[in-house]
Amino acid sequence: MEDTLRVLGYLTLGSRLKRLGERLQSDTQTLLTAGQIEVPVAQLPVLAVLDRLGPLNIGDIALSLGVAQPGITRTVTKLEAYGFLKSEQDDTDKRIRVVHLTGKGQRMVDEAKNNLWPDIETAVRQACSALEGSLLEQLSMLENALDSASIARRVAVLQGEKADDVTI
Amino acid sequence: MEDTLRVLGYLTLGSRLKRLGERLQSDTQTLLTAGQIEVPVAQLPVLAVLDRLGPLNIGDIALSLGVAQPGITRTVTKLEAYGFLKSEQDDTDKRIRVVHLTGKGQRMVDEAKNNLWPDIETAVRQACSALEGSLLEQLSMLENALDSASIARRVAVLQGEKADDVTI
DNA sequence: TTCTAATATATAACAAGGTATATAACAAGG
DNA sequence: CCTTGTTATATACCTTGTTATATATTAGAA
Repeated sequence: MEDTLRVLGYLTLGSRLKRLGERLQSDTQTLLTAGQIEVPVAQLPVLAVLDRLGPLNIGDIALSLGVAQPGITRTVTKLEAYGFLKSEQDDTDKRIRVVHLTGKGQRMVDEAKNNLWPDIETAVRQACSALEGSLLEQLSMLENALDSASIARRVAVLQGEKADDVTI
Repeated sequence: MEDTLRVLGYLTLGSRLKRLGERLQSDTQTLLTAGQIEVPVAQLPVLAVLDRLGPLNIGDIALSLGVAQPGITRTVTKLEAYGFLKSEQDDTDKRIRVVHLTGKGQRMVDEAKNNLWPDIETAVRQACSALEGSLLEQLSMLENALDSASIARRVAVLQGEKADDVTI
């Protein structure tokens, strides 16, 4: 059975990028959950941007991540409920909600930065390492690489040190 | 303000692919709507696969597009309500729902194949034409290219014949 | 046959993203 | 000061995608 999104090429590139993105995310989610990091993978960029840039208001988080503001409002509210974030009204402009990591949130991010994130980064880089050619060719190769070994599998190998070879 | 998903590179590749895919889709949606094609862009792959492969059951559509079955059930039901698709129970196996394009659906697809789709395909290919290097580099270049001129803009130029140069 | 397992689709519940719009607060000019 | 416009965030609603599970049907074994 043909993979129609591949066959249609540039015409359905948007659908294909979304499909591939979701695949990588769900793969990564497996790792986070296994590593006791109980955050949906789609919410990590918000934690990461606050770790990188320090306290930010809602609009600036949205800008920095390139997504629409209502999505950030929602995600921040959830992360606040988990206890990873806290937000206060700005003193001089009460419209502004300044968001920052809590101690718990910072510890979680530090833990992830030390342990899991480097392996995920390495595994994804590795899966992409053999890619060559046009964007479509590279996407096909990446899809093939993930068919051979998921990111989760690649990370497992990294962590088992053994590097008991993974098809890339 | 930094584009954090770019900075984080392979670590958040999934989020970035989704963001780019959504951007291309919403860009394409503009064109479809302007071209009197009143279908959500996310539903086009279902029409396209039925046009390519002929009548298919729900499970095979899902397989061919690489998405989960319940999504296809929903999309097919919607497209049937619009009158683009029709489905019947299989004679020999009553569990199976065989889906096919209606006359209206086929005409719409033919129309799109003759007019809009080639231009969209060309515009996206063009936006990707200057890409070189690793996947991440290519994604950055593509994002830059879309910043300079959206797919909708590129198609407008194609259709205005004039080719009054577009930054790629 | 008839019970059991497998298969195809539907439904439910949830998550994440989007647009459009409401609300609240601020800013600036008359 | 008081409109009036702008800005920051929140809310409502819709779409699409997911997983888990229900339902209906078929297939196979005892």
